[in-house]
Amino acid sequence: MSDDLMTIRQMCDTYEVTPRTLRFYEARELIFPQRRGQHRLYDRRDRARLILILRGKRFGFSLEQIRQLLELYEPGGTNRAQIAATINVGRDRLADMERQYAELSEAIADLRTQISEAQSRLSATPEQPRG
Amino acid sequence: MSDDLMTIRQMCDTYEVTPRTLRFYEARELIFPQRRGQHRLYDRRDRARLILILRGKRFGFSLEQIRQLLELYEPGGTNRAQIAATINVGRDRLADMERQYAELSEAIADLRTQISEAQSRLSATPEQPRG
DNA sequence: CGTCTTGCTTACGTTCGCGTCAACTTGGGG
DNA sequence: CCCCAAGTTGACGCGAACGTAAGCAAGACG
Repeated sequence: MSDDLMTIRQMCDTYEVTPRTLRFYEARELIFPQRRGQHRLYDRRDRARLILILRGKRFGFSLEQIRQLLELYEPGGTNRAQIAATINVGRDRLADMERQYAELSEAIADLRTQISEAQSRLSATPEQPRG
Repeated sequence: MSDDLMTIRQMCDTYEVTPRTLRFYEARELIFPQRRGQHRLYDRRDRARLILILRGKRFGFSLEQIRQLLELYEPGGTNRAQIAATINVGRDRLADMERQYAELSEAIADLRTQISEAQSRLSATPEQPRG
């Protein structure tokens, strides 16, 4: 590898996001790339955060929720109250995800049933005669 | 129960949606309440669909995706091509959900780890002396 | 009769997560 | 030196999924 640092373009190609998106996340304080002069440079920490951001999005969390969660993944505050608050945020998200997990399991079973029933209907449906 | 039919208000109270939302879903052709004069009346079919809509939303599907999926749950078209197309839509959604399921499982494990690590940090952090 | 409630339609406003565009700077090549 | 490409900021735009507000109709009630 050339270096541990990536340009915005390399980031975009690697993670399939646009420059606009990366700058947007930065404006929302989700990532903090360094600056070499004007240009942004993303290190491993930034990349790890980005991966978590993209994952969080897939689960339907807002950027704000994700921002709060990210604090868990990086020991930011050092005082008890702050750590405790972060843990609580994490617990809430965890509960959300566990609920989603259970519900998803049901929905998948459901959908499978519907699909196989539809397949039965398909088998039972005569082909169109050409005319 | 009074009847099998519910007014818009009863629907809203039961499913925690607003009238605006129900009319919006109708405009997008996701539900088709009958009309008694001007008023909408929702039967069990409508309610079943609404439940599926709300569930789909929780998984991050768009209303359009949900609309297509709903066809699976109600044998609409009777010709092979249409049934087959509906099945394919269902398969795609199913694949989405299965991926989401797997990823969610990982993310939950991950988050649990982070939370317990944060708890360790909390235990290791001395209490603030009052001053 | 008036008025209250419930619901209807139409239309415009709002939030989130970016896209798009304009205008500027900066660094490297020819 | 000039130009181009890449990057930056700032402002405005947009689609999805509703919220909100205005104005009207129609039945219930005293």
